[in-house]
Amino acid sequence: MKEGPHIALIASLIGDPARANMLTALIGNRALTASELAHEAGVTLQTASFHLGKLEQGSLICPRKQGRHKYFALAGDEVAHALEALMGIAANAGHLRIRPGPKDVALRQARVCYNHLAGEMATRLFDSMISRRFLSVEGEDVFLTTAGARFVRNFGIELDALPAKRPPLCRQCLDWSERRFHLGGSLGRAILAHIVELGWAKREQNTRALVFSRRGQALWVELTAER
Amino acid sequence: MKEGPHIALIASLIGDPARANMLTALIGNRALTASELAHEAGVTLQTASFHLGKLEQGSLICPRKQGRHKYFALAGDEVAHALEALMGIAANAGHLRIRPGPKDVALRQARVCYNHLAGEMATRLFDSMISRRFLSVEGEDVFLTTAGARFVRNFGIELDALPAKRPPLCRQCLDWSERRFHLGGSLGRAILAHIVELGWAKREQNTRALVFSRRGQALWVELTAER
DNA sequence: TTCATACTTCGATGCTAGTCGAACCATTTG
DNA sequence: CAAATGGTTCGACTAGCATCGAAGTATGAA
Repeated sequence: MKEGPHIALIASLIGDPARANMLTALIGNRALTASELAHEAGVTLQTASFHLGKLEQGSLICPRKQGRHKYFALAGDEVAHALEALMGIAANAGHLRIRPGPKDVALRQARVCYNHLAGEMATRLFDSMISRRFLSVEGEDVFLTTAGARFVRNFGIELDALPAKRPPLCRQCLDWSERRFHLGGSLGRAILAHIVELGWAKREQNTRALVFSRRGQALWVELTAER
Repeated sequence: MKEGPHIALIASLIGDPARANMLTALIGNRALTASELAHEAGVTLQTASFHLGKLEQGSLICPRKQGRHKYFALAGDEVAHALEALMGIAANAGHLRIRPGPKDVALRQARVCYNHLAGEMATRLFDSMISRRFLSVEGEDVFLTTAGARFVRNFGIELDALPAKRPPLCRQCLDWSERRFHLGGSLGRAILAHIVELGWAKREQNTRALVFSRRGQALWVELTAER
């Protein structure tokens, strides 16, 4: 490939269908094996291995070896963010203007973005916490207020157990389906884990969609009401 | 190209060096002719025409004819946003960790992001307006407060002359060099135009860098101080 | 009107990148 | 230990894409 701006290299890595499918499969903060990714991409293992090498070379993914299994995960949430931005172009260009089907409705409602909750369910949490002064926004920085800390403790999150250093406790993350923000950071991650632990929602095998149970959704809606 | 997720198509369009150079040239919200873009890309006019057709087909750019001249601009700020997100990957992967030279310092300080100011100068404005309660953030929505309206009027922006409908008056836009937000929307656009009109800064011909004069910078720093 | 300039389209060319079979290495299991 | 499984590397092949010369269309200027 001819010399060009660095974004050309990154974009060309994403621009191959097999690799794009792999990256998409990894958005939900899953670490998948090379074999699983080969299956996601619909290519042979050797082709997948070749592609994974390129993605790793380009710093889009990170490998982790466990015995004979080798797991790959996105290198960071900048990658997830860029993938979502690319999806945003599709959305804005009208390619996704017509809602394709139930599965995409599910993605719009709740899905995993890297390691935290995204979609309508997520943005309503963020909005609710802003309006109830549980979160305070200053520029990019998002802080948990004292009232907010009480709120999440009541929800069942052990704040003291969260990583004290990077990633930040709270972080705004742009939600492409809602065009608004949802909560990232270690708190966002903990909330997603807690929702799953409570059985309010569960993850499906081959998708980023997070499926709330009827009861779980009711409880979540109540929790995130803007009172 | 094999069928793949839509982001593969979009990314593959960006992933060609010639096209990436064109898109980069257009980030500064310039509308450039096909000849100018051919020059930016370092290809012949016929090759450029071919590429521009593909970018237009993919809804990344919009053409506008003026006599025998045909101008192309980015299709919208989602495109600029995605391009900046791709730059963010490069930055995060350490490819730009070592500051290459004065020009990139200039880009970090002040540059044009589509149609509004970005870089350090821009994020300090956003932060300042947040902390001085000139801007109010609720989720993704950013509102100009009464005090904020007074502030920008004092600065010389005719608020009533701004477009009443889309784009929104205020909009948060992620700044890749600063990893924080700067102000987009029609107000952001107006502010950039006003800075240039006042002579505080000027745009260079072949770059997104916005060069503040010494006086302009001092005035800007004072305006955006967080008092 | 003619000439110059901006841009588009077509066809041919060459290079690159993705693909898979084969062979190999690493780890686990029976 | 051998067999099975997960993964890597190499080589050959081919499809596809970017490129430019040539020819054509559209617009502006003299």
